[in-house]
Amino acid sequence: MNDKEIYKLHADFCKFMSNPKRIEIIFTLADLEMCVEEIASKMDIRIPNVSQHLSIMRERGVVKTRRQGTKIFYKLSNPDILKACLIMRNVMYEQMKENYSLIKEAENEI
Amino acid sequence: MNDKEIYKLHADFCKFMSNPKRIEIIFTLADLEMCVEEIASKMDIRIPNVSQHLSIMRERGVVKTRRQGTKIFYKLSNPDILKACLIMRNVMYEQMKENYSLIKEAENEI
DNA sequence: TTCAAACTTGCGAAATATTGAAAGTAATGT
DNA sequence: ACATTACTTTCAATATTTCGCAAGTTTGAA
Repeated sequence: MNDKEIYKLHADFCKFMSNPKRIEIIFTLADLEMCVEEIASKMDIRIPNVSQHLSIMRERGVVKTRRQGTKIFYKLSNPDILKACLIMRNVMYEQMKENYSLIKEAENEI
Repeated sequence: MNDKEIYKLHADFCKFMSNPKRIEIIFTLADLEMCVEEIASKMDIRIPNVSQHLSIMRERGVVKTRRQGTKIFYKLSNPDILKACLIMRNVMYEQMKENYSLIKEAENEI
């Protein structure tokens, strides 16, 4: 596997993590198991839309399902994905802080 | 700031990190300062294209510039962004390993 | 002032992602 | 068997991203 392929895989992984609804699903399922209707209602979006995102997440192996009657319960297949989200969120906060101080610096240079 | 807004910010940040060329630029600039032409030639892509990506990264405050004559040198404004990339890459590897073992499990259940 | 070098920007085309509505499927109850 | 509930899938419209080319800008040198 060459460098470019790794950058591509890396980018695809980030791309998967770069949708606000999928991120919300990850935080919503943090330590619970929920059925599709519950997730949709909690997030206040249409059921097919949640289902579409869940399907992408299932493909990635990020969520697992369990059928019970007509309902299908979803949960995170690995709590590390939530950790990854939290890490990214912190990096974002740090970046925002950093930018804020750069702006302040720039202002003081006037 | 409500939850949805945070998920949106979080997603935008990931979106920014989810382009193979921008990731390659981050790794390329790891501990160096390089001008646009050098980056383009190292990555083997067109100059306007690098410039477009660098411009996005500049907006984000991820890279800093220094002009020297007609050349403009770029460097990471904060080494933490490289750390963030490495963390994400590791999460991706873990995820891939996890998926691999899930597939193996599924195969053994036949 | 005119030219060249090194970047950046504007713009249009092509590829991707996202969503809603409608149709399809699977399990269960009558 | 038929209807209902709970999802999933398909499809088409819309939005967003990415990239190449051409044109524009900035700096320095002749």
